[in-house]
Amino acid sequence: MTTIKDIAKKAGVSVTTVSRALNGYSDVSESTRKKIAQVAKELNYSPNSLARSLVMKKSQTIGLLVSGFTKESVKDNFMVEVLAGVNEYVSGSSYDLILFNTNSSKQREKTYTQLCRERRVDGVIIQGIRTDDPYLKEVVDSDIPCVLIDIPLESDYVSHVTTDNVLGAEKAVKHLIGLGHEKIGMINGHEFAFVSRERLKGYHRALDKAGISFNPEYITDGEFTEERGKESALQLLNDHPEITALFCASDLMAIGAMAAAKELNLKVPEELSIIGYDDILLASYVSPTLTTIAQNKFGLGYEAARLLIGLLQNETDTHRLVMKTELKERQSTAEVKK
Amino acid sequence: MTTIKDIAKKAGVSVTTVSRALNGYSDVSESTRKKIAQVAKELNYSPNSLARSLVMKKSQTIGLLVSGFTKESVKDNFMVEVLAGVNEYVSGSSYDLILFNTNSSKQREKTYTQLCRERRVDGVIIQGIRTDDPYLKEVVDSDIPCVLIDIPLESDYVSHVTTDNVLGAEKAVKHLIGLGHEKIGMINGHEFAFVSRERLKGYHRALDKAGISFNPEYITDGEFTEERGKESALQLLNDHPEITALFCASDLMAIGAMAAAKELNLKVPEELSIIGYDDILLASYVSPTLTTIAQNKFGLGYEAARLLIGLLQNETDTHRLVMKTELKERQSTAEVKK
DNA sequence: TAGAAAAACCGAAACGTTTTGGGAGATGTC
DNA sequence: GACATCTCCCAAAACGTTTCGGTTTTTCTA
Repeated sequence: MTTIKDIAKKAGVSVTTVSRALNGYSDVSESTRKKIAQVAKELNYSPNSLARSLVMKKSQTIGLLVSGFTKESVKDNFMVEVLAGVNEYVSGSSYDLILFNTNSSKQREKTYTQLCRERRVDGVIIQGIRTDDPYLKEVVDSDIPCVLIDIPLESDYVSHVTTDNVLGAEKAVKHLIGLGHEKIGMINGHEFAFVSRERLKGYHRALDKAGISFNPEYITDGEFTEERGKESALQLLNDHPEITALFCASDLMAIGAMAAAKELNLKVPEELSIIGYDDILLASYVSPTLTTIAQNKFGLGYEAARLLIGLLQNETDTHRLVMKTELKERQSTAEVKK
Repeated sequence: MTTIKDIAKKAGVSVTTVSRALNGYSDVSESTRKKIAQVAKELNYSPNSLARSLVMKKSQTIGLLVSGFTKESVKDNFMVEVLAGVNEYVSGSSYDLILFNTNSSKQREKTYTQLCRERRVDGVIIQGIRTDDPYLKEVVDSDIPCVLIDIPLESDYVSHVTTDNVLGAEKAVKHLIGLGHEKIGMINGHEFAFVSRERLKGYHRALDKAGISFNPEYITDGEFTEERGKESALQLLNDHPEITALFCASDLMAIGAMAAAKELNLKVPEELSIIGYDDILLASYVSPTLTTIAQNKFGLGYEAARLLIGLLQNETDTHRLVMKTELKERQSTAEVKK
């Protein structure tokens, strides 16, 4: 593998000059620059980014920490779209993406910070991490620039991008209320997700504004999975047959709820309205199609990458970005039957 | 950031000894090893992998080259599942994954080999590349160990994993023939995909074995997209109303074909049987659900990673792995109506 | 034409590791 | 007690860059 030294020798100049020529510095004459460029091409030279990073103390690498990117997670294409967005922005920059995964299937004994520091990543994007994940603490305490997706923390080194989950949830519930529903159940995720807390707030707010009283028994957790969503829905609908609509904090759980409705012989949307959250691919394909609150998942990833790289290059110092959500009316919600 | 030198100083030994202690060499006494380990912990030391890679000439990094990982590709979760499989195996190894992307949206002027050589990746996994992609030539000529997914090339440095596409396609068409179909159209991908050529062979073989003559007009290309699949189906069914079954070389095109059938008021499966290929997530969710040839996409990625890492560590010298496919009978195929 | 300024170049140190080729001291062998 | 053999340790070179602080050469100025 040819190095800068080989070029220097062949071109009859010093390595300093080669380096400066290749990097476009001004203190090298046009003629030697040409010569050096030509020799470099002849020798099929590729710079060694490892050596460069070592001395520059910049690796031009950003780490992507996704939690639980497994076989199962494919169904929930949320993470995948975020990843696509990150990838899209990063590919237009001079950075490369390195994938860390914290699915503890194998005994990955290294901590988050160790991972990042060993590889000397310039920054990190984190997605899908729970608030009780020990890694999260590390992030906040570390001095590695970091952008969190859907976890609203902020500090010198920590930024985040998210959507307005309170408003999103409020829109969803308001939509149901607008259709005449008053007994509205909610299948939330779990207590260790910021979005869950926020969406619960939105649920509250919508009820408040409509003057509907809050019944804590109408709230249950579905762990963001289809399976648990179904179970939760069964339980909820059995215990409270007066419920006419369900607000689910994720589409996957909503799909689980639809299965539950089928099992209980409840027709959706005639006898039970269901609204989801996320607008995953499946939402348009299940039958009936699922009314939901759409988030721009691709945009979330894209903006996260943009924010991080902006920060790394000192082009910005904003640490927070909130994106819009949108109600997608489909077939799974309808006016309440009197 | 603390280095090996700091540890050496504090522990009162040489850097050599620190290095050898940390790396588990035997020529360092248990007492100094303990001491060094303790100092390392105190100083919160993380080795600098860049420096290590530089001198070892191994980066413990494998490159993942996916072509066209964009917003649109999310629908076709093929790539994503492969990625999940790769990720799964790699995460259990000592390697990390670096994501290269060749979607030329931005003028990524660097060639494939440059990308890999700059980052000094130890090996590469390539997915979704067309046979006419200039990168492919580079791969074969380069001396970077590489595993191709679904492109059956082999050499000292090149290996591949794939499924038996001939047999898979044969199974699909045989299934249709078994249901009494004789006028069977095929919507293939495009000529620059190995899998397309193979699946066409399988189609031929099934017809041959059943003594059905081959009609070249029954073959068309759908570019592996839903949109073009639909158009191709429309054309085919209009030109040849006698066709009673369609074999599509991907599920996405099959879904396009179902839309075409709807538009032509052809009932699936009563008036038109459709069989796909891949078994993507959507296949179980469209209505009617799609009969298809399932490939283990996750396994494809997993095995690719395993093969590559095995080769890198000289633990194997197989260069080829062919996986099984499986017919999934669902609702979109039925006996031909007399 | 002398001196100053600008342009072009270079040597050497630095980045943080691993590894080579020993060397000192302890222990064993006869 | 002399020699061999371990055990434990180390100095220095190497990996391939960038950059600091000069030095030499050329060009400009008066």
